[in-house]
Amino acid sequence: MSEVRVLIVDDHPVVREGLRAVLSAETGIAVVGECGSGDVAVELAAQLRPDVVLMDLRLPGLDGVDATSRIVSAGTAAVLVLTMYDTDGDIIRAVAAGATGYLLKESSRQELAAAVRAAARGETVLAAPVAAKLVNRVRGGEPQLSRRELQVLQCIADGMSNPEIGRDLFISEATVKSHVMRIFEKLSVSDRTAAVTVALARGILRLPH
Amino acid sequence: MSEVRVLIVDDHPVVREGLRAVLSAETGIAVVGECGSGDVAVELAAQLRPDVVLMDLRLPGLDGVDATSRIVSAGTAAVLVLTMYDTDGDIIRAVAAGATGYLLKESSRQELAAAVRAAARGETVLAAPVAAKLVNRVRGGEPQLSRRELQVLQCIADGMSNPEIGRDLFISEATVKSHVMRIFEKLSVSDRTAAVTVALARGILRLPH
DNA sequence: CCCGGCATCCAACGACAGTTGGATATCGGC
DNA sequence: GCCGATATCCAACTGTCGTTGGATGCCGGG
Repeated sequence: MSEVRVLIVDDHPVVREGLRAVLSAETGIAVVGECGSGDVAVELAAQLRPDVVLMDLRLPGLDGVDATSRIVSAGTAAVLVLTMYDTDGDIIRAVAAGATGYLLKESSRQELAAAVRAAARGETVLAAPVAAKLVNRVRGGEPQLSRRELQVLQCIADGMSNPEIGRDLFISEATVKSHVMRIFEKLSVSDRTAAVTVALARGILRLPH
Repeated sequence: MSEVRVLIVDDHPVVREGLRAVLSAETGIAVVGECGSGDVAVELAAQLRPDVVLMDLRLPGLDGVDATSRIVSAGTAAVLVLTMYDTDGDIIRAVAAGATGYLLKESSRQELAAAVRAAARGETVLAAPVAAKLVNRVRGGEPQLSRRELQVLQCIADGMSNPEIGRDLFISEATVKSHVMRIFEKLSVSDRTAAVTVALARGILRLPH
């Protein structure tokens, strides 16, 4: 059997260098390319036809999740997400986008190499804390927010008042309050400020850069 | 002149590998050791006597800032902080602890090597965004919060109401509101939710784990 | 010394947030 | 079809938030 061809996508040169060093040392794995942005990653994946793309989620330009879904839907390669954060939002979005696995950067050289080989065989690989969060989610441990509720929550995080949110979404202030109420229930909080902090902590929302 | 001896401290194996690869490729720089925790870093610095310690701030066990101040006060080596975050809080604390420089992980290979050499000569090296923030701070571009205001802000982020905060700090609700008002002015916001998000974005507060 | 600047405290008013209790619509399963 | 579950919408009430306008004490420079 031939060796596994890997494309590295991460915006930190040092991390790229590290991944290259770790993987090149493994027999049966070859790093065929690397880049630091999502747009270039999609392009490179199409041209280099790697078996596995090692993808960071936080990227300049095109987001890691978007790049993942494009590469997966093009069917060119399996995408193995490798990121620092084990927040719910990122995990869900990455898996939904079609990622084959989700590793944390705390991973050891051995775990990393094993995960790349597994991904090349089409197997799903999840880091232990990641798997735990997914199970939690599936069992309904943390109810998910509806689309409308997410919009309202985003507005709240942006510091908008209920009347402002109502004008923005073309609904009455009373309706906004109703959504806010349900958001509180689902997040187990009792005011908007706490809602924002737990949403940030769970990765449901992202801080404005 | 002899070569620069470097100790790498970072809890991510992949990042350590990357730094080692980048620095080892440079002439005149030798990586003499690496570790993934603050306690071990202090010990290794004492035994290996490196010229420069490359230090991540987020470490398990002993914090990167604490490790920095110990190593600097022992006079064993210059400490070059290398981290992902350019938040005000971290920068200030690291510089106060005696760090010789502050680099971001977005740095290129060239910047990294240049910074290590400069640190070995005792020069101060700051990444551009970091320098900007420090200048900003010194010029008063971002007014800093008083002790009391920070306490109140922390309570707000924890989702407490003004009456609750008042009971907690043994002051009247009216006084709490007055502090909240000044926090809004200093952060250029007009409600508590926005205050929390910009405080988080600026690194004034940290998210509860 | 006195003064401006700042941190800390307080009270009363108007606007908004959070609560209660609904109405309507859609969707999947018995 | 009918039913429960869920998403979406709305109105009136109560308490809190944010605003205005002030009082006190501390510190460093003119």
